[in-house]
Amino acid sequence: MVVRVPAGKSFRAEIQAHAHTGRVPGDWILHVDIDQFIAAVEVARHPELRGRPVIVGGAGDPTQRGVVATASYEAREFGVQSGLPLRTAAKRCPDAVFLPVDKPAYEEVSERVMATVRRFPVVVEVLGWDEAFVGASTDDPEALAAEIRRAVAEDTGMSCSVGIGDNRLRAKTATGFAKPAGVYRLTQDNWSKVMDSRPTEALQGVGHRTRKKLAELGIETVGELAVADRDVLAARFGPTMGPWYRLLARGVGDREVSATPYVPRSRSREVTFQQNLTDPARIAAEVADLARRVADDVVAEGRPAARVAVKIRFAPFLTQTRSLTLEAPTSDADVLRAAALAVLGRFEDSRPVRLLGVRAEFGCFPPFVRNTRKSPPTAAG
DNA sequence: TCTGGGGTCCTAGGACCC
DNA sequence: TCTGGGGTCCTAGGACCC
Repeated sequence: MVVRVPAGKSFRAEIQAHAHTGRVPGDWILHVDIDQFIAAVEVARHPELRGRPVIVGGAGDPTQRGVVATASYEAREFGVQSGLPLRTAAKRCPDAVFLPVDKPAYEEVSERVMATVRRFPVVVEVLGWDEAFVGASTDDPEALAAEIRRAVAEDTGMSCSVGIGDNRLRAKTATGFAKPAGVYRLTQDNWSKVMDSRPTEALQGVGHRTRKKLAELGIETVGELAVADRDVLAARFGPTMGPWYRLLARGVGDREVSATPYVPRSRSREVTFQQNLTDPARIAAEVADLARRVADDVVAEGRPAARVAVKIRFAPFLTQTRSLTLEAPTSDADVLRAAALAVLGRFEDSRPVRLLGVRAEFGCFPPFVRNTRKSPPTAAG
């Protein structure tokens, strides 16, 4: 296998020169995703749990409010998946082992995995605890994927799957077909054959709300979306999102992979209470506390916040947000707390409160800072 | 099914200004 | 006086992702 080192820290495939194929021969994007990451970390440090249904989420107590963060494949057999309420998970899989979320443990393993991937002559863009895009120049992407899988397993004990694509969307979509513990390649050549008959929700960026709206237009499958009327889509979803969905269905996506450190747009803290709150003084105290924690995060970020928002989820599940732009950006905890309390005062509802949240948004960004983490629908049509 | 926590981006209406 | 059009900022909400 030959892997050529891409120049610089950013891997940018030049589409212009190869408009017909959409990619440069030898340039590939890999999407590396750790299998059932959180559950895998827990099993690694509790080997006696291997082979048992393991469900990690919330405080690890299925009688409390909370949802599943990750379920092991054994638990998934019972219909337990991420996002499912813990109570429901316990009903579906009463024999499961429930564990609390242990962020520091996952961060530690994640960093070791990413360090292993970075040892290859590639550009690595980390997307979260358990996934990364890899930009590489190689004539044998399957061999590179196999070597990455082997190295990660050897160094960390984690199993991962690798999607290979000619852009980010196809690489990431391919990972779904690679799981578990496999490799899959998705390019312009096989995209239609693989995707056209699938429901629109199979596309990254189309959730169940958008699937329903598309279905109302008579569009059920990826193939139908790919040839849907651009004007109809624009009228229903707006001038940006409408045409973008059509491009998604055709497998069009960004090809840039950047190792530039991610620059956050905002920092937030929120908490769901086990019992709904009704006492205004208690609610204010909780908002003040969240604001203090957010202020700590803002200080750690080293950039002032320009905007403060408060989120309230009223019982049973009605969410509202209020926000304000500060007179001047600041990292001052007292100013941020006062702003959060002022925003809190603008809510008029007096229903019981199930969740409170405070968010600080950073202001402008230097022109050279561009997050590629989530590709915005800017691709020209 | 009775729905966490931490993020991102898009849309749309109104304010405000020229 | 009964009423244009464009640009930008602010705000609230929607949708999606891990």
